[in-house]
Amino acid sequence: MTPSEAGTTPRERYRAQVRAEIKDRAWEQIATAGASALSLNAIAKQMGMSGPALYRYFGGRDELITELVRDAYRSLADAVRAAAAKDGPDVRVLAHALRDWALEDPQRYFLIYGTPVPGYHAPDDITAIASEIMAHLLDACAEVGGDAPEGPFDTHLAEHRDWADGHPAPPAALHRALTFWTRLHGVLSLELAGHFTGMRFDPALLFTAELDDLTGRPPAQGLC
Amino acid sequence: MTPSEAGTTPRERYRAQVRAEIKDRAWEQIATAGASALSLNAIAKQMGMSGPALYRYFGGRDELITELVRDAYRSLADAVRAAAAKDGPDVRVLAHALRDWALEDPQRYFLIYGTPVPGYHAPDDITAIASEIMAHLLDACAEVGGDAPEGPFDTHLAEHRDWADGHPAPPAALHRALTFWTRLHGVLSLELAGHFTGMRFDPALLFTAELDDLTGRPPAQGLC
DNA sequence: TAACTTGAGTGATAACCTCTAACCATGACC
DNA sequence: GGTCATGGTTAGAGGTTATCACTCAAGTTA
Repeated sequence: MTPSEAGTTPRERYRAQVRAEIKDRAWEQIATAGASALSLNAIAKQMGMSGPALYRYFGGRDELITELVRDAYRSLADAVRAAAAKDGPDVRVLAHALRDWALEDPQRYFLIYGTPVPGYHAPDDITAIASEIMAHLLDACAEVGGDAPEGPFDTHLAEHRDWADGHPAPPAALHRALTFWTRLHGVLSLELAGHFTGMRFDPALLFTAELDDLTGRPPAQGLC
Repeated sequence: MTPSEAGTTPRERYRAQVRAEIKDRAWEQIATAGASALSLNAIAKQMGMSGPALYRYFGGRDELITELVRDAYRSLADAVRAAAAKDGPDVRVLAHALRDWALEDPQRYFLIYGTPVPGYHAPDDITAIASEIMAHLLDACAEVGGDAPEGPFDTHLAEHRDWADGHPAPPAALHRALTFWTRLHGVLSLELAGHFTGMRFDPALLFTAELDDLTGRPPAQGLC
């Protein structure tokens, strides 16, 4: 009875609602058993309907997973955008936004940055969202101007900056964005994968140590 | 007719040979289609025998995969040990040994460092091999003595060094080993997962740039 | 040499999975 | 009221892991 969004027929609303519920159940399954254990049959059974009914809503398992990947990217882009809007385009707030988002649902993180399935290639709209995230990161990295060491990779980046998509950041900022990405992903993915559980140290401290290094504190002008 | 190893009955030799062939086929499948697409049935069909015969050699799919993970760890440990024995326990030769080994079979790398399956816990002998790899890394990181910035994470590591397993490296070396691991894994895993293919830059240059940073060249006393 | 024991491989079977095909009921629209 | 798209069903093809009972050959022992 709630009119909610005008211009949508009740059929469309019902359809959207069922699609959303399917995706919710899929997320539950992924969070508990991983993406490879996702079962359309189990989802249908959970929802009280049997098997092939789901094919009215998704072309198949692959299409559902692609949709989930898209939602994951969108969710990450939202988190990054919100953090940048709230606390400014700072590299530290972006890093903590990323870490919080990753810890919130590790399997969702791995759905984006985990082991790739060899044949798969992401559709264009997904790479578009990814480049929006990268744009926010470039904004933050362009903020911190500072010294540009200008290594060989920076000169290489000066000629291979298509991925920056016209962003006016200097090559050193591009380099900084890439190392930001790879380093935080390195510690985050190993932590989420449980490779640190045996060792007893606190992964959060390693993360902030890497972040401190990234923002230029300890390695160059640290308190040594 | 070849006597090969004395003390082994022909039955045992045959069994070992079939087990090896099963694992070879499994590696082929994993390399081309990923670990999730591994099919015992397909392997059996390829070997000319039908289905349940493989259960004489492996308890099941999980046990076979665990064996492959073990072999992957052993292969990486061999590569690292060989590199350290040949060119000394240097951090750069270890890094390149790791990268070469990873590029040789990306899916093998992901079998170790990729998306984890939530319930799974590695058996003890596997973690033992992992800690042997870590020992080689600690040797290399203890070599480069140098300045110890002594950040908060280093003081934390001074009290949480059980994972070093009695290695006499100072906390700064432990820290260096961890960042070595996480940073190289960060750039390597993103490269192998294909996240750099859209952007045109050369991942090898990013890798060596990270390595240069790790060994202390550009960030502190670079050519800036 | 003959009998026995062990182990490899088989087909049948159960329980899952994805996905297609055919069919039926219900609600919207003319 | 008739037409028709839409969502649901069951049946079935073809795939998977995994277990079971069984056969048969090889190795071992008396």
